[in-house]
Amino acid sequence: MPTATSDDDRDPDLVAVHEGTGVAGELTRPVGLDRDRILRGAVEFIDAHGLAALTMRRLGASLGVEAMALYRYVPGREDLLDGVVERVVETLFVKDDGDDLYIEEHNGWQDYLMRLGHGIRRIALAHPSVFPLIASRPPAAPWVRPPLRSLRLVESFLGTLTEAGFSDQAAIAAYRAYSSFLLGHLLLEVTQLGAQVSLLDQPEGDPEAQRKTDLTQYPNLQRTEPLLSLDKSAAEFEDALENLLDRLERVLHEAQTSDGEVDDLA
Amino acid sequence: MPTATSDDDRDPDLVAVHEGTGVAGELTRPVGLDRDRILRGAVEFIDAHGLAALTMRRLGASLGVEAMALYRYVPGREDLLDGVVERVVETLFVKDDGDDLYIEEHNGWQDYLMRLGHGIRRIALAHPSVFPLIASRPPAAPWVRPPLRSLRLVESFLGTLTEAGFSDQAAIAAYRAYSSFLLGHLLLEVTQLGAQVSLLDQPEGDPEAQRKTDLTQYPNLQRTEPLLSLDKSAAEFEDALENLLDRLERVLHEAQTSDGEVDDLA
DNA sequence: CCAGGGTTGTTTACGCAGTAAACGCGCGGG
DNA sequence: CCCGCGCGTTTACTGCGTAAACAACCCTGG
Repeated sequence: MPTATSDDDRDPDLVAVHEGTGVAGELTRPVGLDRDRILRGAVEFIDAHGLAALTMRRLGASLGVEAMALYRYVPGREDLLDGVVERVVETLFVKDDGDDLYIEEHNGWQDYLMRLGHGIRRIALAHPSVFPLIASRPPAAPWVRPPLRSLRLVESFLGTLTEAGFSDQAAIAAYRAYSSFLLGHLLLEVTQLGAQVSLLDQPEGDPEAQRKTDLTQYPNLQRTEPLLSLDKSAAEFEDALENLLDRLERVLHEAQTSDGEVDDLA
Repeated sequence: MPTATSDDDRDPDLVAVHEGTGVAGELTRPVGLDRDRILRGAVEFIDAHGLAALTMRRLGASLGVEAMALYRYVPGREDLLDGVVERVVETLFVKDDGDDLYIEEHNGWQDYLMRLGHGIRRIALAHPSVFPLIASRPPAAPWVRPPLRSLRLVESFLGTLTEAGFSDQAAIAAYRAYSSFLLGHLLLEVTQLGAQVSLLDQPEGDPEAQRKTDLTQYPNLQRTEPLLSLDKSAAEFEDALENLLDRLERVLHEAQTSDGEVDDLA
């Protein structure tokens, strides 16, 4: 990432992407196909060239195979995209990464929500071009809210909170607030990384003509433009997450002390 | 909207869509084309049939014209979509709607942020299938954050807050937090309305086989499923908005009393 | 009044997308 | 041995975005 990463050093959710099978990515794989290899190839392809560049023919080519071969393992393009989303989201549950953690064992619900949030953010930053897909694909059930896309995940979320003393209503309100927060923050963060455009961006002709856009009629923008261009995503994420946790904690304690059933956020 | 609007009565942001030129929508317009009619037609078309169904040929047909005719007024499909987004967002600034308000004159920054939030929410609810486009189209400048998409809008936002005593940093932090909040909440609310799929949704074969999804292995989901399906979007939006305003107010007062320059949210 | 040119929409055509259907081809068990 | 079948390819069709040539119209200058 050669962009202006002036002071965002040691963002804990920003991990280098390695991938095992050859970073060059374009080389064909001589061995046989299977659904998992296709999905893996699709993720790599989107990471490398952006979502818009993914076509069945090109994905086939990048796997050393003709487009129609894919259809033996994947019903069609839409289902392939669903598979990509599922695969990327499931990353949350593998803890092969010896680093520190992901989820499932935790110390209290605050710790759980922290781990979950950073886990999702890590995924978003590792696959910026995939994340809009995670956000926009129609969910399995109407109450499954991206980016918390799997039933298993939502189950674990609600289970953790209710075990911690949240009422059902409060846990659900927390779920809604939490997913909104994650989606908003991460989608914007990922967009700023230059997601989705990727390959078909315009190189622009003359860099001297109207460098940037003309801000002369927007004094506040003009004055604050350097500040606006600073990237404080990590700190803002942390801040908003903590704020949300405080808010939930307040709700939880109020409900426990007042002892009644006035326990939903709304 | 004949969906289950059981108890969402008097959501102030939910307004009936009327449109002037014939709600049936499919009838051809015998008079000549122009860019504005095309954009209007595109918005109507997306509202009626979903984003995925919009093709140049079909949009042409819905306007009583061949696809290539559109290219005289619109450089291409991408630009057409940009035009759609721009047109829908600009709705904020017209106050022809005698109802009560939109923006630009306001009583204090809290009132401004309230009006702005409800204005955007009103737009999102009026055009659920267009909103994902508002969220995902690459912005004019990298620091323009959807759904606050126009320079004019951001200028007005920053101007209002700094006039109210926010430092530049605090105003920008507020801008970031506010846009994240709006995007997350509204995108999820609009998704729940069944946006984007619209036409190509699967009618499903047997409603008896596995009605809903099988939740037997997810006890928390199973127990809370009725609660999860309740729509409290309006109340949650209000609640989160008020919480954000409180937070901003706290930041503002702290900065004013401490009198120093420690004024950014992060 | 009438030619001619600009404006507006249509026709035709090309390349690329997703994908259905028929086709080889190699391999492992009767 | 061979034959069926799993696996990948070939071919072909439809619909997309759009470039380019074309036709119909109106408006204006001589």
